[in-house]
Amino acid sequence: MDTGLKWQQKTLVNELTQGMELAKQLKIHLSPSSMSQTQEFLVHKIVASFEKALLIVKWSGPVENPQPVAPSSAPQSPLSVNGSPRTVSEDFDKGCKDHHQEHKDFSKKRKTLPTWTDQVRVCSETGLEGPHDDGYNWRKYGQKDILGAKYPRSYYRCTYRNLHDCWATKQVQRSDEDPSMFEITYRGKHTCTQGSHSVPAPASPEKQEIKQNHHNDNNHQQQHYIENPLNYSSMASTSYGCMKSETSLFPQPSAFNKDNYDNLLGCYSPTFISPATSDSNCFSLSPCQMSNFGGPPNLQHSESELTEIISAANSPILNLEFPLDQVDFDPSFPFNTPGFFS
DNA sequence: GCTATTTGACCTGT
DNA sequence: ACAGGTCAAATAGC
Repeated sequence: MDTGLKWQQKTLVNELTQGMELAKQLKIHLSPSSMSQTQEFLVHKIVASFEKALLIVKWSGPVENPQPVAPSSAPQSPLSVNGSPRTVSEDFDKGCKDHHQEHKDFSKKRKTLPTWTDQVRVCSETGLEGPHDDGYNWRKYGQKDILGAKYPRSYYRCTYRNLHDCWATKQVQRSDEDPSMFEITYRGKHTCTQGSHSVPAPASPEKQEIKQNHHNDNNHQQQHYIENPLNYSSMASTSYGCMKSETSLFPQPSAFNKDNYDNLLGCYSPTFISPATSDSNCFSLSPCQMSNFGGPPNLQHSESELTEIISAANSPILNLEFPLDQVDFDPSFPFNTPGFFS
């Protein structure tokens, strides 16, 4: 791509980021107690606008913006995902390792699996705990040092792979430049529904994070996830702020706590817990809510490859970026309604 | 004892 | 040949 354009884009991103940061600082400096809800909301909206702009820039940015993987890697559309071939082959493979043909077939499918990849860049603030869960239960099955990457990549698969023939997997890669950021690549869509419902289950692979973060309020969110399984990619590509971070960053949670957000935005519950790698314990990932933002699933799906940068740490309201865009606040929304911000 | 994680080995694609 | 992805035995935690 044109380096000049790249540079411009970078500059623009920098400027936007700076503006966003300044807005955040302003918010911080404004005494939360003295800030009216309206004022606070406005500040949030300013930040959200910056973040949206950032996203737009990045989206439009041709920079390694990957071609829709869905089409490329899965010509038959991601929606046609079916883990069955692999299920069969893998099980078979387990039992008959010497069946090279079968194994080969299976392996081929690893690459050509009708799956699609979503890359979500999430961020966790070093000090903050990521209370987030993408709504599914993941089980780590591998870790690998990646060439050129400072941090190893962790591989997760759906806990219910065998139980429910769910072949969704995800990879978690810590960012080299910003160790507080994680890039999560989703592969395949969940065919299980239990996963989300069972999040509270003690056996959840995220339990560690849950324990650490003492957060597990993402149940309803998970439901959205489930309700829109086909939008998994879009969900995965959705960026959210860490709700935990948000709430913890908000000095006045009473005014803008998670519930309020949920109410405000309809139904987003952006919290996510991503199974962390051994060295990455918390990051927020909020891949799921996108489908709830009102955008056509397919449209979002096509965007599934977009990599989004989420500065959860710095963007307490990141979850608004899309909501704002697609849902947007109703100007007439009674924010001042007593009790709304309880 | 069960389940999840770790980690070295193995397999596949490039 | 190399790098990435997955498997599976060993290990750890509950």
